[in-house]
Amino acid sequence: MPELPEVETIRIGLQSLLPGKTVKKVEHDWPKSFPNSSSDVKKFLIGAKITDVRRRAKVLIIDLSSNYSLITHLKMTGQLVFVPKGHKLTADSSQLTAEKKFGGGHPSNSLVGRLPDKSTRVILEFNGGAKLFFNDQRKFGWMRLLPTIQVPEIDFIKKLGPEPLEDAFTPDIFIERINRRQNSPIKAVILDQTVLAGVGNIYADESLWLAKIHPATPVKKIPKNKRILLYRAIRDILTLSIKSGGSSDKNYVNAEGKKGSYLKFAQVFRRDGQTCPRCGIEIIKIRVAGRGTHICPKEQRLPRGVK
DNA sequence: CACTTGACCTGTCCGC
DNA sequence: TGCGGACAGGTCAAGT
Repeated sequence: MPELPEVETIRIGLQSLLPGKTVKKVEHDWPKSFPNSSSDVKKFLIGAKITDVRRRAKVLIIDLSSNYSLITHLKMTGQLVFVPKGHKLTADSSQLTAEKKFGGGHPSNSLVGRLPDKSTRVILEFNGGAKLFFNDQRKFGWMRLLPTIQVPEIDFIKKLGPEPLEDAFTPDIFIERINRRQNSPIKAVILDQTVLAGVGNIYADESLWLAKIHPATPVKKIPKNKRILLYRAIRDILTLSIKSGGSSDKNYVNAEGKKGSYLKFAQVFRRDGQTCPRCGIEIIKIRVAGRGTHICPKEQRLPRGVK
C-alpha cells in the first residue's frame, strides 16, 4: 500500500526529523523484519549518527555516519513513525470511530494509537529520548543494515526500472520499457518494478482510468497515442498524490503517524458501486493479473479480439 | 526468456 | 454469536 508517493511523503517527514540524531538503542522482535546480527548492530548502528534520508522506488534509505545504511521496505502494512521524547501518541476515539465507519476513503487525519503496539517490529531509540517505530502488521516488510556502498548492489535495487518522476524518464523510455512485455496485460507491466519503479495497485488503477485503457489490454494492442497518455497519467497522478501527502488507505501513515488525503482525489480505486466521474456509469471491480482492479466499463474497453 | 500463480502473514469482513 | 473462507496487495520463488 505504501507506493511511491507514500514512501516519498515519509521520506520528506523523516528528512526533517532524523539527520543529526544518534542511535542509542535498538529493539526488534521478528527476525525476518530485521535480519542483522547483534554484532553488526553494535558495530555499525549503535552510536552512529543519521546523515541523510533517501528513497529509491518504494525503499527508504537512512544513511549513517558509520558508512552503513538502514534500508526499509514497508510492503503492504509497514509504517515508520517518529515519536519525540515524552510524546505519547493517543488515538482520538471519535476519529477512530469515523475511520471504522467510513473506511479508507474518509478524509480523516487520525493519529496511530499508543506505541509500541503489537504490530511493532523494530524500535530505534535516539540520544535525547526520541524513537522511531517500524510497525508492520503482516510482517512482509523488512528493515536491514548494510554498507552504504552496497545499497545499489542488492538484487532488488539493482533490478529496478527508472524513477518515473525524474526528468530522464521520457515518453520514449517508457514506451521502450513497456515494449519488453508485449503480451502481458498493461496493468501487470506498470506494476512490474523492473519496468518502472514505484507504481502499485492504487496508482495503476488511477492511471489506467485517466488514460482510458482497460487494465487487461496486452501492451502490443495499445496505440502509441494512448501509451503517451498513460505515461502522462502516471506522472501526473504520482505528483498529485505526493502533494496530497499520500493516500489515506488502511495502514498508511506518514512519519508523524498521520494519514494522507490522496484517496479523496481517487477516481476509481475502491469506488466500485459509485459512478464514474467522467461518464456516470457504475465503476466495477474485476480481477487483473491476480489483483483487485477498478475500472469504468464504458470508457475502459478491451480491444476487439482480446480475451 | 516470457508469463502466471502461489507463498509469505495477519486482520477484517461476509455469508451461513 | 461463532466460524470458515475470501480478501487485502508488494515482491519473490517456483511453476508452465
